[in-house]
Amino acid sequence: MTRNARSKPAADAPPAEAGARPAVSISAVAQRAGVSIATVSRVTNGVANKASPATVARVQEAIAALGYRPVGAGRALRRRESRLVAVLAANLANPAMAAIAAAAEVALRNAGYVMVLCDTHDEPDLQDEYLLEMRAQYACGLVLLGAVDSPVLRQFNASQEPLIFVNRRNPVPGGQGRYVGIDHEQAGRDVANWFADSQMQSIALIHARLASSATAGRVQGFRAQLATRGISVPSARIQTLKSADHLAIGYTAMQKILGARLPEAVFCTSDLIAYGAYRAAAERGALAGRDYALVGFDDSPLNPWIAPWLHAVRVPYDQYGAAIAQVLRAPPGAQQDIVLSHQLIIRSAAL
Amino acid sequence: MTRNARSKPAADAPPAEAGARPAVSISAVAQRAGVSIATVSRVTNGVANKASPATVARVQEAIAALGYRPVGAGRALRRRESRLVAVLAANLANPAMAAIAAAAEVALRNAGYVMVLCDTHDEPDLQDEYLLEMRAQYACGLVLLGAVDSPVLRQFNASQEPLIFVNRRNPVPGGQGRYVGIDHEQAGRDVANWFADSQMQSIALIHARLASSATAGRVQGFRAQLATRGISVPSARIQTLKSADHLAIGYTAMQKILGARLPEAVFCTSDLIAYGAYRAAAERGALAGRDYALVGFDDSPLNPWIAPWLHAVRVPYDQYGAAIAQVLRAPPGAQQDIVLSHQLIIRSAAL
DNA sequence: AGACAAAGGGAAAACGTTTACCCTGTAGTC
DNA sequence: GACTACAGGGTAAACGTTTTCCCTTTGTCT
Repeated sequence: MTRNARSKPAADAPPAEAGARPAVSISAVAQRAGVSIATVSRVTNGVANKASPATVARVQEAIAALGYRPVGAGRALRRRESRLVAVLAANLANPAMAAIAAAAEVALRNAGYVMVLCDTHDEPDLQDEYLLEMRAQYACGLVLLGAVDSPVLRQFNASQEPLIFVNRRNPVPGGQGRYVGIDHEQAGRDVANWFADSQMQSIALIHARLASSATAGRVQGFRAQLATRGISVPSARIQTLKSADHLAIGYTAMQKILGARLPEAVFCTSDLIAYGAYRAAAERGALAGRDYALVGFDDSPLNPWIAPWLHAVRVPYDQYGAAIAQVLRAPPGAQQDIVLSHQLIIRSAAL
Repeated sequence: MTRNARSKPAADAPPAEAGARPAVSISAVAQRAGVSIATVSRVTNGVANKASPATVARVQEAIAALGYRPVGAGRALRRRESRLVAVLAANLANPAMAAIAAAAEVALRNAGYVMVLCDTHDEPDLQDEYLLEMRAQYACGLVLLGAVDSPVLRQFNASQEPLIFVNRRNPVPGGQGRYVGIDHEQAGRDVANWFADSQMQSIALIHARLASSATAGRVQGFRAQLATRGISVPSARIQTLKSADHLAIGYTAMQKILGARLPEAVFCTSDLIAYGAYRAAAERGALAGRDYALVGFDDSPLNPWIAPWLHAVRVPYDQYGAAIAQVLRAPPGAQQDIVLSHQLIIRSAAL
């Protein structure tokens, strides 16, 4: 059962019915094909052993001729489940998240779903509003691309809603939930190892709220590995701010860091933070890549073009989409996590 | 009638019904409040003169206690119109488009709609697929953020679908359609005037497919005004490529331009093109802001941070959302265009 | 007092699907 | 020859809303 196969949008579009939104429904198709609506439904859903080849052909001819496409609301009402998959992104202004969302959209569409994209701005209230609204829309999947702890999320957690956590694990303390993302801790270790291998001694770290499991993992892996390699990051150099605007976080934190001596290397837990840090340093004449090494996280697709001075842990955006679709289709019970592999991109940084 | 008022998501969430997705429906509310489902419906929809204050209070108490929220499918089916607004974006990888989409999402949500975001990748086939699918979902609005000519779009044009064109006008030859966006031609003229005022003589222009009315307007305004000011842009310096990837367009075109002498100024019809051009020039040692002036279009929110060498026409992302919502609510007949004001941002460009 | 309007609210019919159930043949099996 | 089995397909009942009719009660105007 292929979930209502693709079949190009009928290039031979219905030339008739030119005006007034005809809204051709299943009964019109049934009438034209000389069958009952049940049969039409079975054909569109690919139910086996319920229609002779001849009947199927007649129905499909009628569908094509009339340009019929099942109305989502009818199906959703009856099935108590729509084809809508809600993707709640924490911050669409982040190009990396937008890239993941775009990839998810493609994969979901190919799997027969329709993606609804929402921006929670990392706010619990908004996330709650969307969770409730999307359940009311009979969404068949709730994808949280950077979830934050919130009352309704806890409630949904308890009531077995189809939640999928992307990039950040379930922020609810005892929460389970299926996960798609990378190994943030390992990524942090990778950065630490590169610093150590490159003989860098004075190192700074800038990160946002540790409430996010992604940030926490990166930071923890980074610091632990650095300690293992005998390098300590003075706590004064660990900057963190509450603000949700990563650009501002990076900018402000870097200004403070520059109050002391310029470090040899700075690790920022997101590209946006790194952009902000870059700017703060540049304004004081210190250029990333020339005067110090700057490492970001996500590796926005724009980096090679406008930020070649930025090293970064690349998350595989393009793989997220397929992974999300795969988890979505897995049976509800299957505790299926998908851990994708990241890569530390070191740029030769000639401006 | 306020389209189902906001009302925070019931912080005092229902502690009962912990498991198994209760899916509280209108009849449960009616039962608890001791009224008919008709009355509940009228209360949720704010129908006047149909319920006494006491009844309204009882119903609202029941709604809050049960955490009721009307199921979208039921409403959509009956009304033959859902609260879904489809936004078909041409390219989400473009941060400016993502920013507009994000702004639209906020505004639409505040207006009581739910946004469905799709990425058409500027492909007619995909756009058609989405148009059909979204009509099947009873979308109450089809927002085309960068539309392209396509068979189904023509058909929808003829059948009075609720189309709104954003940024690019209706690409169908005789098409009407409501428009939200800036005056691209004027923006082109503004850039030309700035070049002329700054005494720049050798000028290059890089743009993508002229099929897009936005690009066409920018180019036309730019060239016409330049001609008026007595400056000609040698045709060898007008580069254009078919590719959909603006970054690659900019990169390749700039390489060709650099085959001759470096111009004093380069105008790119999108920021992404400018990024590509920047890179090509940088690889040959020519820095924007220092060795030549580079002007982009859109002014991505990231520019101040990582591309301070880029001048750009800023489109007012934040205003798009409200404008789209406004047009959406206007009566179908109203031929209401909203032209937002742009601004040419000149950066002092100290790297 | 009678007519009439309006407020308050219920019953029931849609809306377009999917699917459980039933019915009819026909072929195969003992 | 009677039976089972199954392919093929129709009927009708949901699903959760909104909205059109209704009906009652109350108040106001003549």
